[in-house]
Amino acid sequence: MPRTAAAKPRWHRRKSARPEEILTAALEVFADRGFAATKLEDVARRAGVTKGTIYLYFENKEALFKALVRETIVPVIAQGEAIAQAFTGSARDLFEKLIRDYWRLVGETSLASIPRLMIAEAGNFPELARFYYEEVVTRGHRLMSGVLERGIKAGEFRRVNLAVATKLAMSPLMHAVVARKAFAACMPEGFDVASYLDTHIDLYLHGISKS
Amino acid sequence: MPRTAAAKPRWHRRKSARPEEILTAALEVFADRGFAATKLEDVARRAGVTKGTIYLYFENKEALFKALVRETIVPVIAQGEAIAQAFTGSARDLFEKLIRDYWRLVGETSLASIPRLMIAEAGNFPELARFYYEEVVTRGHRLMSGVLERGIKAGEFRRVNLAVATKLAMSPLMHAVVARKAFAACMPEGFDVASYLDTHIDLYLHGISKS
Amino acid sequence: MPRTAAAKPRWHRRKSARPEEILTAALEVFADRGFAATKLEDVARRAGVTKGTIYLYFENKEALFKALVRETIVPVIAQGEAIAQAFTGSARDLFEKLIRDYWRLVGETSLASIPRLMIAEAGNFPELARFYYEEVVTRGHRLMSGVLERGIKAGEFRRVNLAVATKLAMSPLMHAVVARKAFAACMPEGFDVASYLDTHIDLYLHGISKS
Amino acid sequence: MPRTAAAKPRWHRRKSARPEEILTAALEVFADRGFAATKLEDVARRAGVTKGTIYLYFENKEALFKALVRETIVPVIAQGEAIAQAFTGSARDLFEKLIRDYWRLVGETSLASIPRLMIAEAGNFPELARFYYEEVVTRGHRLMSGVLERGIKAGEFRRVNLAVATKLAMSPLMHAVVARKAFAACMPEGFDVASYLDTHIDLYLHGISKS
DNA sequence: GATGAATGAGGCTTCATTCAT
DNA sequence: CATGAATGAAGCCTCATTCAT
Repeated sequence: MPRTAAAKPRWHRRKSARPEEILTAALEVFADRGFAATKLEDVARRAGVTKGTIYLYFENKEALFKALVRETIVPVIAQGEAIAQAFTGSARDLFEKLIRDYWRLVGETSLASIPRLMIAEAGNFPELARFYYEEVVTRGHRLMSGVLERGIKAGEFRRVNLAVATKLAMSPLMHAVVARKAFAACMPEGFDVASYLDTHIDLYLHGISKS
Repeated sequence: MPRTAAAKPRWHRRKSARPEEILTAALEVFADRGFAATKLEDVARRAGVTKGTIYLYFENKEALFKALVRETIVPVIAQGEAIAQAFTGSARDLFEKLIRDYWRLVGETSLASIPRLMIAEAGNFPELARFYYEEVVTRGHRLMSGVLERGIKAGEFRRVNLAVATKLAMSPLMHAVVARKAFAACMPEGFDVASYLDTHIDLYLHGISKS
Repeated sequence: MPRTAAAKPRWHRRKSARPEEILTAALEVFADRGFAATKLEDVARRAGVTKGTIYLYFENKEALFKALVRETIVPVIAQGEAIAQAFTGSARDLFEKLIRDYWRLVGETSLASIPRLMIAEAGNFPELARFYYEEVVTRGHRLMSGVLERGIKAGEFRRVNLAVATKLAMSPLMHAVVARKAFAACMPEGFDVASYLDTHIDLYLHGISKS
Repeated sequence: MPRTAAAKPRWHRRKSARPEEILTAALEVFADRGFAATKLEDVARRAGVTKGTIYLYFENKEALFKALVRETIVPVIAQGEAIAQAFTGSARDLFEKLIRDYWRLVGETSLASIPRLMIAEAGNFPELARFYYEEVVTRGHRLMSGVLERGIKAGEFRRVNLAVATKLAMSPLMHAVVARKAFAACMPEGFDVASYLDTHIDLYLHGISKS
C-alpha cells in the first residue's frame, strides 16, 4: 500500500484548518488597518488563498470581522476564570497573577489588537459591541470583582466601591494594551512594560490594602 | 461711506467661521464612524454646506482629519500647562485639579472622541500619529511628570519611577475617555464618573504618598 | 452682457433631461440583452455619461429597470384610453383604430421591447410584474372590453364571453410584438405586418359580427 | 459470464439517465429565473448532484441551455406532424385537435417555459434562436399551414393568405402559453383556458369558414 | 464517475474629488 | 465663495469553471 495512512489526515487537517487560517490572516490585517481600510484581497493573500475562498467560510466582510472578535477573545476570558477558580493563595497574589497573565496572553500576543479594534469599530457594529461588552468586558470585570471581594472578605483589602475599584484595576492594563498597539511606531524607546506592570500592581495593592 | 468699518470684519468673521463649522461637523461624524466610514457628504450636510465647499478649505479628506486632530486637541494641553504653571498649592491638590480639569474639558465634551480616533487611526496616519504622540501624549505626560516631581521634591510623594508613575496616573483617565465613547450604547446604566475619578485620585494618592 | 439668455436654459434643459436620456439608453440595452446581461457601463456609455452618473438618478440597476417599465408604457395605455373615449364612430371602426394605433405606437417603436422584457423578467421582479399586469395588461383589457361591449350593445357584435374575446383580440397583437422582436434576426424575409393586421381585423370582426 | 446481458443496459440506463435528470432540473430553474439568473448550483441541487457533475455531461452553462431547448421541444413538433399525417377527418376537426393537443402537451406541462425562454434569450443566443425558429416555429407553421390548405382544398375554408392565417391561428396559443407562465403570480383568478381555447377555435373557424 | 474546495474574472456600487456655472 | 452634477478608481461579492482527490 503505497499511500501512508498519514497522508489523508494531513489533507483533512488542511481542509478544516482553512477558516482558522483565514481568521489568523484577518486578525493581522484588521489590526493593521481597521475594518474599513482592510481589503479582503489582502486578507486572502496573507492566508494563502484567493478572495473567493473567504466567501466559502464567511458570509461577507462583516461576518468575518465578527467571527474574528467572537472566536478569539472569549477563550481568553474563560481561561482567566479558570485560573481564578483554581487559585488557592491570597487575593494579593491572585490579583498579581491575573494582571500578569492578561498581559502575557493578550498584551503581548496578536490578540492585543482585538480591544483596539473594538474601540475603533464599536460605533459601526453596535451588535458586536454589545456582544463584546457583555462577553468580554463585563465578564472580565466580574472576574476582577471576585478577586477584590475575596480580598476584602479575607481582610486583606479595604472596603472599597467594588465596581469602581474593578475598573481602576483593569484600566491601566487596557490602556496599555490599546495605546501600545496604536503608537508602537512612535515609541522607538519602547515601553517599559515590566516596570509599568510592577508599579501598577505595587501602587494599586498599596492603595487598596489595609493599614 | 455707507459701510461701517465694522461691517467688513463681521463678514470676515463669517467667512473664516466656515472652516470651524466644518471642523465641528467633521468631529461629530468622524467620532461616530471613524475615518474611513465617514462620508464627506455627511460632514458637509451637518455643516450646512455642500461637499465642494469642504474642498475650498481643506485639501482632501485626510487633510480635514489631520486639521481636526491638530487644531482641537493641542489647545487643551496648552491650557493644562498654563494651569499647572499658575498653580501654587500642594502637588496633591494640583494632581487632583488636573485630573478633574481633563475630564471636564475633554472627557465630557465632544473632544473625547479625539483620543479614540487617534487610537483607531494611528496605523493609517503614521505622521499624524507622531504629531499627536508628541504634541499631546508626550506633552501631557511631561505635564503630569512635573506634578509628581514637584510632590516628590516637596516630600509629599514617595520616590517612584517617574515615567511609569505618570503613565499610571493618566491611563485610568484615558481608558475611561476612550471606552466610554466606544461602549456608550452598551452601558444603559451609564458610568459613575464621579466615583471613578474620586477613587482613582484617592487610590493613586494613597499609593504614591509617603507613609 | 456677453452671455446670452439662451445659454442658461440650454444647460437647464440638459440637466433635467439626464434621467430621460438614461432611460432611453437603458431601454435599448435592456431590450437587446435582457436585465441580467445588461451592463450598466453599456447603458452609461450609450447615454453619454459614466457609470456613476446613473446612480445620481436611480438607486440601482433594479430601480432603473423598474423606472423604465413604469415610465414608458403607462402613457401608451392612457393614450389609448383617451382615443377610445373621444371616438364617436362604430365599434368596428374603433376596434380597428385601436389595433392599428397600438401597432404604430408600440409595435413599431422601441417600446415594443417592454412587453418582451416583462415576459422575460416577470419571475425575477414579481412586484414589477404585478404593477405591469395591473397598469398595462388589465387596463389594456379593460379598454378592449369596452369596445366589444359597445359593439354588442349597438348590435354590431355577437353576445360573446367578454373576458375571453378581449384576450383573443389582443393576443395576436401581443404575440407579434413579442416574437418579432425576439426573432427579428431569424426572419430575413421580414414579417408582413400589414397583412397580418389586416387579416386579424378582418377575421376577428368576421368572427364576432352578427352575420 | 456472470453478468447477464440485461444487467449492463440497466446500469447503462441509470448512467445515461443522469443527463436527463439534469435537464429536467435545468428546465425548472431556467423557467423560473431565465438564463442569466440561473445558478448552476441550483440546477445541481435540484438534480441531486453537485455542480461539478453537470460538467461531466455538458460543456458549460450555455451548452446546457441549448441542449435543454433542442432536446425537449423538437419531439413535440414531430408528434404534432405525426398526428396530422395520420388524421383522416375534416380540416376543421384536425385544426381543433392540433390546437388542443398543443395546449395539452406544451401549455399545461413544464415545456410551456421553453417558448418563453426562447423569447427572453433569443437575443443572447442567436444561433440557438435560429435553430428554434427553424425547427420549432417554422415547422409548426408548416404543420398548421398544411391543415389550412387541406381545408381550402376541401372547400371548408375561404381562400386566405396562408402565411398570415397560419400565424393568426397560432398566436393566441403562443401568447397564452407565454403570458400565463410569466404572469401566473399576478392572476389569482387563474385563466379560463377552456373558454379561451373554445372561443379561439370557434371564432377562428367562424372567421375562416365559407359562408 | 462524482465531489466540493478553490479560483478569478467580471459587474455592481460607493464616494472622494473635480470643475463648469 | 458656493454649488452640485459628473467622474472614475477601487473594492465587495458572485458564480461559472476547474481539478485534485
